[in-house]
Amino acid sequence: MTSTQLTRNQTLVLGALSQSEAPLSAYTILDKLRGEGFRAPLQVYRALEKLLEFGLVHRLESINAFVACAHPHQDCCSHGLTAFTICESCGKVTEFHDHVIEERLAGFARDRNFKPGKTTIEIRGHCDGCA
Amino acid sequence: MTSTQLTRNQTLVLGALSQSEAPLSAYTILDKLRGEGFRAPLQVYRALEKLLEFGLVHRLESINAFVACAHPHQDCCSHGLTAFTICESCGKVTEFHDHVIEERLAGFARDRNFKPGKTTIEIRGHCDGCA
DNA sequence: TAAGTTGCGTTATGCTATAACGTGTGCCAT
DNA sequence: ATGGCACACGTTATAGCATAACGCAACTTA
Ligand SMILES: [Zn+2]
Ligand SMILES: [Zn+2]
Ligand SMILES: [Zn+2]
Ligand SMILES: [Zn+2]
Repeated sequence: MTSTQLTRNQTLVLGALSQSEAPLSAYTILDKLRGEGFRAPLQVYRALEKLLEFGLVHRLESINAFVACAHPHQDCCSHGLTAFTICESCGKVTEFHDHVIEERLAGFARDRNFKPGKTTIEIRGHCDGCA
Repeated sequence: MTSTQLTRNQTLVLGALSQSEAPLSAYTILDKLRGEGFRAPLQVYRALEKLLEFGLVHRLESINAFVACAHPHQDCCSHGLTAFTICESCGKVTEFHDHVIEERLAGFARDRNFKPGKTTIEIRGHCDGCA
């Protein structure tokens, strides 16, 4: 695991995500960081781009939002598939890995000569507390 | 299976999607249907909303686009989870069902008292022909 | 020094989606 | 038939998400 030194903007964006209970949209992050001098969406998007690259942040495709990775320093699974549950009431996100699903999807792709890139698995619903 | 009579707008939107090789964004559909009198995004979005409801169309969350269902009249799996491969070169979409994955995800949700709603599984990559 | 790389800031623009309002039509219970 | 309702539709405006294009500054490498 290579520990990368984050820039100021990256640190601020990651901080905003880490402190939040729920996923944040880029524009919400922008608003939270206006006090720190942020003025434009690109400052957020550029930081997010790097943080995603470093594996410190995940993008939730189904809700156009971002979360800090729940276990950024864990090597196991760090390059594998990540799945999420997303509570539509409180925004709580749970991140998990499943090798059975991973292998099942890989097998399907192999069978069709499909070369898989990034895979999205997101379950929207309601968490225990919000049932 | 209840066969619903589609409105003119719904028929046009479904037609545009059915004829297309690749998924279409709402605005692309709009442009394709200007000749038929479409003027505004809402005409497309309202039709899509119903078509999604009828199970005739799927939304691909990871690319903000829509496809006609590959097997709209098939009862098996019609209420279950649908997964997609999406070719990032040619846009080809393949739709499939997998009960093992479905059960695996359901199990995970059960374990955490998470009540699952809509689930997204999308693999972006490159298809056989575009490898 | 010169060239390349990276991050940053700014302005402008484009793409995606919905709010809010009003119209018209068919249906049906009164 | 007439009032009320549900539903599709049309239009305008607005909200929300994301990137293009320019230029500057700092640092690295040759
Ligand atoms: Zn993670
Ligand atoms: Zn919740
Ligand atoms: Zn389908
Ligand atoms: Zn392809």
